[in-house]
Amino acid sequence: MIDPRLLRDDPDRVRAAQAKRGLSSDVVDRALAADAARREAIGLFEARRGEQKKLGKEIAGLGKAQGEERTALLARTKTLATEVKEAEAAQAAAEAEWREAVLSIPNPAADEAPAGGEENFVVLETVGTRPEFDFEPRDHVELGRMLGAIDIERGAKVSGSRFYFLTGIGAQLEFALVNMAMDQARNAGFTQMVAPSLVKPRAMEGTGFLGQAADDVYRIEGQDLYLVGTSEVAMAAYHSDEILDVASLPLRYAAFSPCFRKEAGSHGKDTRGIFRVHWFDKVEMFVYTTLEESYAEHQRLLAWEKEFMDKLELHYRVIDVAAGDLGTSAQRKFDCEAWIASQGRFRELTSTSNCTDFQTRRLDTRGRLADGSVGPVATLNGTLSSTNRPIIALLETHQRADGSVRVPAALRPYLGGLEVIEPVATVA
RNA sequence: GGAGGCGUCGCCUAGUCCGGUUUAUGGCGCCCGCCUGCUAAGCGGGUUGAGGAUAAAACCUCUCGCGGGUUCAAAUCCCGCCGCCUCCGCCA
Repeated sequence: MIDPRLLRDDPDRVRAAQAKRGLSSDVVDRALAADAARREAIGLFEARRGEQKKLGKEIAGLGKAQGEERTALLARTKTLATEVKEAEAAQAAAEAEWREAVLSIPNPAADEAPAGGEENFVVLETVGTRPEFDFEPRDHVELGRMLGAIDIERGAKVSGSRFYFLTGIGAQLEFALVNMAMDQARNAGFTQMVAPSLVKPRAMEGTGFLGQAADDVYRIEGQDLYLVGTSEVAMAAYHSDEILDVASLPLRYAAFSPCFRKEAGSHGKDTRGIFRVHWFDKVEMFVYTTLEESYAEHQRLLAWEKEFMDKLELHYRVIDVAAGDLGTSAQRKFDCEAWIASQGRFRELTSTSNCTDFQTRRLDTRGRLADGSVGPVATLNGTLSSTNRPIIALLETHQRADGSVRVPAALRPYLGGLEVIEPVATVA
């Protein structure tokens, strides 16, 4: 939810922000009208209620004994009570409409974010050099089969398309990536977490995933629960309804959870391999901090993501995502895209967003300032490592002519010192 | 799944049976001030959150787990839900 005060004080700025995302400002006008109606309804209710309280006190002052004065007062308050009830209902309706209107406005994009849609990103930097092969490179599907690491056929047999089994060294690779990510996070001062991947509607709505993105979310039949697409959902709701001591900020969490995505809008896209799947595991960084610090923290999250990419010895670039391609709750987003040899292009491996106070307003997380007052806090998230895409990038980048794959030095301790993944003799 | 108990403004707690001058009691903690070589003690005051109104205040409304209901009036009575604890059953 955007700051209602900003909406009231500077609606033109909110309209401009909508335009930058390529959205109409109709929702802004609707929210403004709803705000005016809401305030009027509140005024009406409070006037009635105040009168009712005053009369109630008079009745109480007269004591239990019956009397003409008391009877007259009772008659008056009786009709007043109906009016109070009506005014209260009107207020509740006005508040609900206002809330819905405000909730439908996405977080205004940062001034620095590039304008435009998906194709209008800006490349901030490119790291490393493009891997060159003096043989015909294989893609991760073939490598995964040769190494006994990925079983896509049986994934489809058991669960359907976009599912897979990680087998043998593939399973080891997942745990190695997770452990390396968790160790890095712990050394950077993060609290390690294992987060639930089923959440209530409040958490889903609060993180902005029930709006335009609702089609991509799995819901549990017959229960009020959703499967998360990222542990960001659980972590944003972790401190909901709480007031955090600002002195304790930043609160940095590294959360592991399975992630589930319907991929509803991407039929036919990335159908080969395990690039775009319905389920994967992920270590996600999630930070609560002050609004003022959030911009610097965003850069730190990006730096930690780059550190992880560097350890995997990947060729990648960092992009500044354009306003129209930001999620509902993000004010600015950076993606790290790794070079995928078989596709001949850079593909997203990690993504970090500054959600400012958009999620905390929805989930009612606030901060206690040093002077004792209460103010908004910001949330940020960033992928440290998922478990499917880094495996793809690793296999394809470090493959050799015989199908073996060199293990980057930083990852070796997590694979028992293994330096090269060799093809298995027979593939089951 | 069954039975019982509990949920009050940071923490603890009074109030709930028997509805009303309740702007929710008191203690701890915390903040400000007084006193004091310093600290402690003592004394005085403040201390839930949200919203409305205002230039800013004074002020007003809501908030006793959540949501309904009864009533002129609900922390208090009634119904539903949620959470926590204890015991039992069942299954890892």
